[in-house]
Amino acid sequence: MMYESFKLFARVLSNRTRFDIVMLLMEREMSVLELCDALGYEQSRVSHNLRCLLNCGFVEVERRGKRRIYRLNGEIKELISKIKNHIQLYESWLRECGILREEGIAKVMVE
Amino acid sequence: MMYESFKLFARVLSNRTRFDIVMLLMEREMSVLELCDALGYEQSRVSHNLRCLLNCGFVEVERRGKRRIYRLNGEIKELISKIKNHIQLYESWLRECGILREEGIAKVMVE
DNA sequence: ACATCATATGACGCATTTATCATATATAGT
DNA sequence: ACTATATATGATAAATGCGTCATATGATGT
Repeated sequence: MMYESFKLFARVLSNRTRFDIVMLLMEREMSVLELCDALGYEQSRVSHNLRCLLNCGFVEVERRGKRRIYRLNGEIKELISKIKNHIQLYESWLRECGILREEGIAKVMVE
Repeated sequence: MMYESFKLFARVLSNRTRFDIVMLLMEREMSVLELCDALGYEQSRVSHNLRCLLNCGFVEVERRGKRRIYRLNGEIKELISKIKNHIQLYESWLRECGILREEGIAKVMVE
């Protein structure tokens, strides 16, 4: 299909909370509280999105005492670091064209 | 930012209509009617989504008689063909893990 | 057994996305 | 000017996404 797999990948990462979580987990594994503190997001917000990341195979968990340590899946990590470069080029092109502005794009789809 | 640019790219392509249109335009330029016929989608559906693709810099238009011929932007075309390979690897991994099934994924986010 | 800390889950409301129907515009041919 | 063809646009409704509040679970220490 190709569409289904791209959609999964794209939808997971085109949410600010999940994107931020994944970027942090690119560096090192973290507990929920650590993520909350680092990002300044509410705990349930982080947990809900971690569940989504887990369902989609983006992360793995390990219980450690009272905590749950989340780590990025290896394949995903590799995939993201590859795509990252392309997106950076894309970003500079977007700016040249004036499509991407400082405030970002509020609504992507509305015409 | 990086998030904003990824989000734009991801949201544009994680819609079946737009994805299908873009895939066709990877091969050759086409008019609206040609796209409608090839995809079996309603005309206004295609037009709405072409407008979105245009706003986001994915496509360019040229008037030719009564028709409007749409073509994929060069940078985008290159970007997509690069990312395509990564996504194909990702797809086979998704299948191995059992995350991606035949029916696809209905709701990505719901937990 | 109880209190506390860490995390998960359910429900709800609001915002966004998207297809569809109806209608408008614009070009070409007669 | 009129008609037909090609395309664009506006409004609306249904579905989905997402954060928040409240509450539940589960482990640790006393």
